[in-house]
Formats: sequence, structure tokens, C-alpha cells
Amino acid sequence: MTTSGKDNSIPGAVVSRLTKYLTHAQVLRGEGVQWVSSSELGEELGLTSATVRKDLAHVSVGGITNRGYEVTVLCDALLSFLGVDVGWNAIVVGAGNLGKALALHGELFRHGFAICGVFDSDGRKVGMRVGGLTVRPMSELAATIHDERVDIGVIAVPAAAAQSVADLLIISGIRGLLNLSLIHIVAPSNVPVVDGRLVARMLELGHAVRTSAARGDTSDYRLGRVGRSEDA
Amino acid sequence: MTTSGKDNSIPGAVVSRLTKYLTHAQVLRGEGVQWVSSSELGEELGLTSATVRKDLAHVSVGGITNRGYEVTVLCDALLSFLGVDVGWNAIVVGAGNLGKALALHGELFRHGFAICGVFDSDGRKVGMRVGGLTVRPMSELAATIHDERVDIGVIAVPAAAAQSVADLLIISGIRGLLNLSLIHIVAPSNVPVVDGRLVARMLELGHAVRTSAARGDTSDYRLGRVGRSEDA
DNA sequence: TAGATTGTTAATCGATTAACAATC
DNA sequence: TAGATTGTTAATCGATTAACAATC
Repeated sequence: MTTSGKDNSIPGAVVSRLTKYLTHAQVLRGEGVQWVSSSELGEELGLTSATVRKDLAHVSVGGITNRGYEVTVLCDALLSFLGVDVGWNAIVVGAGNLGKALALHGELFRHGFAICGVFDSDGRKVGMRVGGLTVRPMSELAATIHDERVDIGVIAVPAAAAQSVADLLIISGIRGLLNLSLIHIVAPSNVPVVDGRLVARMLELGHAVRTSAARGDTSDYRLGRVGRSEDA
Repeated sequence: MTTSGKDNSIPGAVVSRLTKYLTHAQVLRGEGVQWVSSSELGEELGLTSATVRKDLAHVSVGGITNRGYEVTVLCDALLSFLGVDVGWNAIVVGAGNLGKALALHGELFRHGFAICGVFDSDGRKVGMRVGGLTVRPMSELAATIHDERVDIGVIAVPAAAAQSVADLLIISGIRGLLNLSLIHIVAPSNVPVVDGRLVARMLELGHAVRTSAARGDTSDYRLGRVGRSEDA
């Protein structure tokens, strides 16, 4: 392995920011920008330059003293660090609107996730087409995980079924779970669970809106990147 | 106002946990459980009892010394605190798979979010039905936000369009944004942005899987709530 | 070169946790 | 009552930030 000699574990908050550096670096690459400094990255993403430098020190990108980070190097290092180059096999459990949306989401494939199955306990949904896939019954789930070396399971079922689906995935040997259900999922420590609970996120947003300033005082808003680039 | 005399701002991490207390309390209520202690809640959600008690002190739920918190009181207090009882008007921009899934997601409605419009810049999608709604052109967006007093905008468009859609929503008077696109959204401080970036979440999960134990040593796993209730 | 920017250390800040008096 | 659990203070822990020497 050529990964730099780094210590055991990186905090989740850092990894979350690394995904932001990646997507922003990809935008810059698309614009033909060659170099970006920690202060530029920080300004765009609402972080201090020190945080950016410290985060990027976890990844093996050598910044250069007087210029910053080379955009293509940064992209490649982050893609590699996050495992996009190796790739993952994933399945989706729950062929409702959300499950189908995920299975069909091109960005997932473009970021190294191959959706190799969609499952549903509802017999009426089994056999339906979802893009290039066919919805399969839950009875085939365990064998699929084993045979196709599935790494990641996406839980897109109603709250009442979510924990038992998780249990089934776990005992079938899944290595990680994306939880799109409403409830908290319990899993052993060697099966990481990442929450994508969108209803919960909306609740957080509602709270934030209620505690932020009242509607309307946006008159002095300077537009984001897209708007700004027009007058620059 | 009858909200208890609490200080200015609650950290995002606390609000995020409050949504977990809420959904778990709702599960308990459904099971007919009357009381729950901070240590029970903590155990189920992977938190210490001290964290739970401190979090719930932000909300105006009086726990009772020898019993814990009354489940129905807890539910109601959290629902009220998070603004579910008042409710929000939301629109979705982007009538792709993810946008449609959100617009059709029953749990959102059940948690106080009324989706009152779906918009898309693609003329071929305008006029399509999404549940009880019809996809409308972007030209009608600003007037809708104003006329229907829309609070929240959901950004479900490709990365390249996300910031300009955000800018349009902001200058039209939106009060908060749920960002489902890949990129970081820049907004003024009085328009909170909550990220629901699922691809980024999957990247975080991939990293977590790679740095966790290898596949297979799940033999000693004690099942989550659902499984456990069978042998209890 | 002079100026700018990294990498990293030390200081600060905030969040989590332990502990315990209050109390039902 | 005795035991259990809250609410809260003080201590700990970890993450962010400021600062600066190294350096291209």
C-alpha cells in the first residue's frame, strides 16, 4: 500500500468535509482552474483555512508552499482516499419511490457505487423493472450478498420494517448500511451505519428556519459562485 | 409564547439527536410503553444518559425523578419543539427521480411538511403529474413562493444547476433549503441550508467500510430492537 | 528576492461525560 | 422508606482555530 503513514481513525466530520473538498475540486477542474489555496477552499465552503489544511493533511496531497494545491492532484487523492477508484457493490432494499430514485441515480454509479440489486418484500413489486434491474424477493437477498460480494445495503423501507431489514442484511454479511428510514438503526460496531434520514433533515431545517431571522431581509445578499462568476 | 425560557441557539448536533428521540419515542408510544428513562433512550440510540438528559433539558419536557420521561409527553414536546404542529410549506425544484420521490414521500406530510409545488426547467417535464401536483416551469417559482408563503425549498437538480437554483430561491424569499445536490450551496446566514447529499453520505460510508473490520466477524451480533423483542 | 502559503504546534473553544445533590 | 432517576455542575475530552516557522 502506498497510503501515507497515517494514524488509526479520522473523525466523521473530517470525512464529511473531504467529500465537499472533492466535489468542489471537481467543479474547479471542470472550469479549468489549476491551483487552489486552503483559504480559497475555506472561503467557498465556509471553513477556516486552518481546518482545510489540517483536513487535507489526512489525505496524501502535498500542497505546494506558494501556490496551494493542484486541483487535479487534489481530485485524484480524494477520489482514491474515499475509495471511488476501487468501487463498491450496493443493493437497495425497498422498491418505493426513494429506493427506486437511489437505484437510478447516475451520480452514485459515477462515484464508484454499482447498484447490483433491488429487493422488496411486497410480492406485487417483485418483477418490476427499475432501470436495468428487476425487483427481487427478499428470499434472494442473503444469497445475493454472498454471491455478488455486496458491500453496502441501502435501507429504503418504512420505519416499521427498517430494523428487521437491517438485521437481515447484517446476518447476511453486509459491510455497511445507508439508512434512509426514519428510525435509528442498531448495528454491530463492525457494520458502520450512515444516516440519510431525509425527514429528520427536514425537521432540523424547520427548526433552523424558526430560529433564524424572519422572512425577507435578503436584500444585501451577494450571490453564490454561479452568480458571482458573472460579475467577476 | 409558552416556550420555556431558554437561551439563544441550540447546536445542530443536539437538534439532530432530538429527531432521533422523537422517532424512537413514537415507536415506544406505538408499542404502548408509558415511561422511558434517559439511560434506556441512551442505550437504544448509542448515547450516554447524561447526553440524553442534557438534550432534553433544551426542550420543555419535565422528566419525573423516579420514572423517567412520559412517552406521550416526550412525543408532544418534541413535535412542538421541532415545529411539526405548526407545519411548513415546501416546494421541490427538480422533477427527476429524487425530486419526485421527495414530493411523494408520505412521511414528510405526516411530519408537517406540505409539498405545494414541483418545478423543473425542462419543458418536457413541465405538465407531468407528480401525485396530486403538476410540474410547473421555473418562471412561476418566484410568484409561488410569495403567494403561497413557501418556507422551504428542496434542491433536487444536477450539481451544475444547484447553486443558481439556490440563488433564485433565495432572492424569491425562501426561508430555508434542503440541498440534495452533490455540491456545497452558498447562502446568506438568514437562509439555513441543511445537507441531504446522499452521494456524499455514500462516500462517507465507503470510507467507513474500508476502515472498519473485514467482512464476516458478525457471529456474536445481538440483534437490534426487533430481533431482541422476540427473546425478551 | 520578497511575498505567499503550507504544515504543524499551541491555545482556544465547545461539546460530551462523570458525578452528585435534589427529590419523588 | 429505600431506591432510582432527574437536572446540573465540574471535569474531561476532542475538535477548531490562531499563529508562526519552514519554504518555494
